Amino acid sequence: MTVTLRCALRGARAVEQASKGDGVGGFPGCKPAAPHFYPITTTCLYSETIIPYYAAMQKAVRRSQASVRPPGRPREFDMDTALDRALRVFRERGYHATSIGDLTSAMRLATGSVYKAFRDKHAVFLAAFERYTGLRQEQTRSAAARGENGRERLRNVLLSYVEHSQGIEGRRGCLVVGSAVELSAVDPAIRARVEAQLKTNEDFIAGLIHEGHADGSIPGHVDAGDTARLMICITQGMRVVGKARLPLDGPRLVGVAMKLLA
Amino acid sequence: MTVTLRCALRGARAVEQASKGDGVGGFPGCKPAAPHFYPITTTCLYSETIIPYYAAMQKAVRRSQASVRPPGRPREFDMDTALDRALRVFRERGYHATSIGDLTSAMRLATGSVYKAFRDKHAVFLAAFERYTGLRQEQTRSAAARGENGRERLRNVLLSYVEHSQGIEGRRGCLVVGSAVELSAVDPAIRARVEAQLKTNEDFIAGLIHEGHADGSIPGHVDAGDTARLMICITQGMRVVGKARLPLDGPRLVGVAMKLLA
DNA sequence: TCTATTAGGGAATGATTGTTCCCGATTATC
DNA sequence: GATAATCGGGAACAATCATTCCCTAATAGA
Repeated sequence: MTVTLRCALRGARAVEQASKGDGVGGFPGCKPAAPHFYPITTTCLYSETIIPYYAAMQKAVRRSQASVRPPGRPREFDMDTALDRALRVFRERGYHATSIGDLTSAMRLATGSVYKAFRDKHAVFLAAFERYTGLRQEQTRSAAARGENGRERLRNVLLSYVEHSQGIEGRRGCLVVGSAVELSAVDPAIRARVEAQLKTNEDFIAGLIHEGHADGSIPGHVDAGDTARLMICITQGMRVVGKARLPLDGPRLVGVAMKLLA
Repeated sequence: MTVTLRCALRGARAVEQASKGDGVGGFPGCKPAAPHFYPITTTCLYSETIIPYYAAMQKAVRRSQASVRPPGRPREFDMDTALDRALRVFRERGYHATSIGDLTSAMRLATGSVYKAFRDKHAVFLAAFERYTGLRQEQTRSAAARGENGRERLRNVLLSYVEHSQGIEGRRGCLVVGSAVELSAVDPAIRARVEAQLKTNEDFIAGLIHEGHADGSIPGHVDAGDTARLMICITQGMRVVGKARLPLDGPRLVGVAMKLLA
């Protein structure tokens, strides 16, 4: 019914706006009332007790592995697979250009099933975003792990970024960049996540520089903070350039970028 | 003989329709139920005979200044002012999130008037894009002009980029970055323009490096091509980071970036 | 003054959108 | 077997979207 819809929308919006300001922890009705319904749009932005959809999902998986299955008919599709498929569409087309129809056909689910698993399109996007950042973080850290010292680890991270910015993967685009550009101006929930992710990445790079300071591979006068921020610009910029399909020569580009550590 | 605006439009459309390829994935906003009206997205990528709407406009203005006025009621609004207003909305919200209603209220025009002046929403965007790149190019070149040698000119360009990536202007965003991220994957016309603009910027930076080579302010071993491409990544990345509202310290950031010229 | 032509403006239109509703299916528990 | 609870799937819904239509106004030329 129309009234119901309007009320639900107004409610969600109100909660979101409220949490933007005061930062109330915990969100209503997430765990106890509806264990399979994850209203992450109402997640408190600055609370440290954010339980993103995906984390809640894993928790549910753990519970089911402990032979305590939630009541009702079990979910037939694999959530991660579905999110990966949603991810692909969102990365290629962005949020607004992706319709529910695009989403359902990509996820191979019916409309009703999507709305049973997620509150709305925004929640699907948020869940996809969490999954994306999780996967990317894993990839970046494993690239860093293949390095003898701070400098080499940083070089590997930059090379990994160039590779992901190129070819099919590059054309598909980065969801963080896409969200920053398309949504951060109008969507506080997205903006907070983008900001957090950029800060995480920056801290990671700054950490590698500090490691380089310690092991002697990076001169001590190289400012970790400033250099890391510039490198974030470089990596985000590479995703933009890669999306526009300009070729990027990894070794050459990274070779030049490594001058920043001189 | 006088070529009216409408004729110019029809001509442009004919060229675009003729050069329509196999239809590399339709434009998301385009409707299949308006067969007599084709979106601009079918423009041939590499045709050099594309005459964008706005260029035709300027031609018409020039002609009218030569006291040869086109027939019919004259336009009452200033095209550049209207485009500046459209620009602002497109930069803030992106293409898909900007409705015709947003556009008409921003441009202070009625729906019919917008559609009299432009073929469709896509054409408004394209015209706004052309105006944006024109204005930005002007700003960048004037920033470069305030420099004694190649190195100083390049520093000024980078500083100008940081300034534009910050604060309100930064939050508003760059239309080139926005177009690259949101549209270049599905819209060949936009992609071609984004690519061209990035190349233009890159060539400009490479030119400044060459000037530095010549005047001795930049060592000859600094590779102009590779360094310029990395600097394009930096500038585009700054726009992404600025859109996400992370603070950017111009002098510090540029100070680090100038190491690339060592 | 009449005609041709274009601009301004807003109502009308039809397609598409995100979302809800409903029904049958599947599971656990009683 | 009955009940409760959830899922899968698709039809139905209202809102919104981009676009067209139509009428009036303004200008040039005859």
